[in-house]
Amino acid sequence: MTKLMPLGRKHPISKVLRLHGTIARDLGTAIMSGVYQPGDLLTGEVASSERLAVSRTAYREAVRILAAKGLVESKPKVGTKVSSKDKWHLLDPDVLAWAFENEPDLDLLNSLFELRNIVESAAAALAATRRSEMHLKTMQRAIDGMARFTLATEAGRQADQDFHTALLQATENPFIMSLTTGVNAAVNTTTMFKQRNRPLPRDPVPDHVRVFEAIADKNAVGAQKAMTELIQLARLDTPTPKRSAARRTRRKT
Amino acid sequence: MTKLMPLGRKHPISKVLRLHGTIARDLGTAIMSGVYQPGDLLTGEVASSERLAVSRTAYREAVRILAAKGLVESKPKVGTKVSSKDKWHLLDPDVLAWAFENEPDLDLLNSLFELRNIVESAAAALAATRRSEMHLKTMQRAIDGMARFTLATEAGRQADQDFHTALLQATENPFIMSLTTGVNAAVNTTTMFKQRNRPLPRDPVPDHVRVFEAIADKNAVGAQKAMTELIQLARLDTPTPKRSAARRTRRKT
DNA sequence: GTTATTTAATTTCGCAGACAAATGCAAGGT
DNA sequence: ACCTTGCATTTGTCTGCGAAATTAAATAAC
Repeated sequence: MTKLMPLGRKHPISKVLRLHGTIARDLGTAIMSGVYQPGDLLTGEVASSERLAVSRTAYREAVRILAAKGLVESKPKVGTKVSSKDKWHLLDPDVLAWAFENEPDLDLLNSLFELRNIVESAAAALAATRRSEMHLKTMQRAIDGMARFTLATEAGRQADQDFHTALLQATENPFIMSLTTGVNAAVNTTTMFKQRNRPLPRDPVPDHVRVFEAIADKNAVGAQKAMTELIQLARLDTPTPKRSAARRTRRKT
Repeated sequence: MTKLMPLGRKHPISKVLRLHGTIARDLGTAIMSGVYQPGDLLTGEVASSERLAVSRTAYREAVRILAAKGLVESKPKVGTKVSSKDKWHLLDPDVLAWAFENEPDLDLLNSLFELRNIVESAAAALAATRRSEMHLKTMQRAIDGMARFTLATEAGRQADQDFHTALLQATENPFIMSLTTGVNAAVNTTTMFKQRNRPLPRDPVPDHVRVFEAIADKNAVGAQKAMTELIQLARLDTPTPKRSAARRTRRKT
């Protein structure tokens, strides 16, 4: 094990997309960024496919993808229209990525942080009651890795992610795992892009240790509290919240 | 307004599905119920479409839907294989429905209750700090409706749903709204089916009133506590938990 | 005049067949 | 032992056609 790891990415930034995939991504980002508004009617299949210079087949498969994520609805004779926002599968990984691809809405990003805070701190509490020795070992190893490499390196960030993954697995709740991994992926990529060359926050290792020790002690409330503080720490290096009155615009879909 | 409402369903039990939709649903339920296991290779497009007596187009669109929900992955020359469970979008409404369609896994159902408890109680706390007078009015009306009609009637259940919807809207967090509505839809339909002709739980109105009053008082911790109790109440009329040692089977995907 | 029924138009939905592109694998060359 | 090349296989894309569904208008019935 002396050989260095090839630095393989667990979450490829931009996986290879087929034609229908790129069409879906383009339409999806257009919808999430407001180019197409809920209720808007997309042009017909023939017109759209001609405009994009693709076959109707590829275009239709792209629409199937968007419909599967709740973004559009198709009906014969009426066409394909953008669904109302309450039908959108906002927590779908692709929808999240599309929503934060260009100019991430800061209010939306804060809402996502809010949910992550809720779920992951609760996850810490659950982990404190259900963790096995194996989970503890993995988390301990991850903390060691963070301390050795720091978050400035890829290996250090990987160790950070390993810690959170082990914590989630300790909850034994597949829904919490699914939710958190997807949300964290979105949060990580967006903050990655936006905050490059920004002063690193204070050393995150002590906060992780506090979470770890509470979980090891089977101290649920302590783990929850420690996790809340840890997430608050990460939240400091995010753009200024500015959750103001301008929020109340556009209430109806 | 003296005329009776036509009892229109907000959440159609089985919406009209096109051919590709039924194929996706069938394959989806087969995957979620374990007929196809992660890593399994589906038969090729030509073979599958012939076996189902459908065109390759329809089958491919169904596969696109499943891929959009993280259930399968397709690559040329290798085929379409069932993804590992950690890639599944478990919180996708369709995936949830497919997972609980036949014989709902009780452990999985309890995990879902657990997540709902976490998120919705946190939502109550947020609602207590952000609610407007309009939200309070809507919630009050819903409680009145619950008291007048009881949960034995459709109108009463609708009022119950209205209460929770208003509470979610008061959080001003679209992710929490999206998550909770989807989860509740799954929980409601499954418990609906499984618990028919079961003694109704105790009167839910007082619990709702407690949540409401805490939110009206902007008492976040009180609202969270009251909501936790309210959900525990609903959880009583679910099949016996039996979260036992048999849980640790089949750890790896 | 109002209501029910039929007809027509439009759009998605589904089918069939062909070719292109990507990928894994084996054969062969260096 | 490693690299390249060719080949077979599977998904991906294109084209054209026709069916089904749904809306809206036209028509018939009362």
